[in-house]
Amino acid sequence: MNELDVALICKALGDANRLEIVKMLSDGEKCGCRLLERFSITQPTLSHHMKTLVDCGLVNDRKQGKWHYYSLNPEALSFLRTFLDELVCKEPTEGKGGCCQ
Amino acid sequence: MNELDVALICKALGDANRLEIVKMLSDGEKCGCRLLERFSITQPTLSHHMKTLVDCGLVNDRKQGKWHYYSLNPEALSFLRTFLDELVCKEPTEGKGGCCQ
DNA sequence: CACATACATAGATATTTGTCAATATAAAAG
DNA sequence: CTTTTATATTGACAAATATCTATGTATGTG
Repeated sequence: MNELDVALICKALGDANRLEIVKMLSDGEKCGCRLLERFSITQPTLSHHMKTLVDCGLVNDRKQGKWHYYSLNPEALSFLRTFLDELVCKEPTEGKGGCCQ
Repeated sequence: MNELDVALICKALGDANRLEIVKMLSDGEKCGCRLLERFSITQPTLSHHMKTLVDCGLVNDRKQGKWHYYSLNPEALSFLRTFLDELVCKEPTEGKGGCCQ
């Protein structure tokens, strides 16, 4: 896995289908064919989305036989969570008197 | 503010410039002109990005005089954080024997 | 009022993205 | 070896997106 990147991960989560895939994976590891059943997209489209999710590090891909088992990568989730935690507004500067005071 | 939507928020965070804007706002409320100084984009482009960030609920917009003061919306951040927490893999089903067992 | 500053809107454009159909690859089954 | 199943790749295309220039609007200033 490459280095985790907040923007890439968020971009991956910014698609309704991929978000749904991630939700399904939160219930446990699943293979592609099973994921495909739940969507009204074609197999190549799912394959494309899975590549996006794997490439950004959000999803792990375990190959066994002819199946690919996908699962969430906890490291990526905690990485994103840490980023959010760091976003807490430390000291809001109430700019009441002028520009950016 | 409309209802918070994970995909919309993530899509907003999935752009390098907007992510940088959000990081800047984590340091406290700032006006548009100040944000603009830090980027090599034009003012209309910044305006467009701010609209994206405000529309998804991630950023608040407080108008005072001719300035717009932008700040992070803590509710949106905790909303996203809650979503991430719910993604914790509850019971990984090790599918060692076949498809999705 | 005329001008400057901060921001928004409109229109254009190049790039990215989500999607599909067609095809290829890989592995298991018969 | 042939067929089936699971997944990937390729090429095409429409829609969305990021960006710009030009212009409009709103607010404050001289």
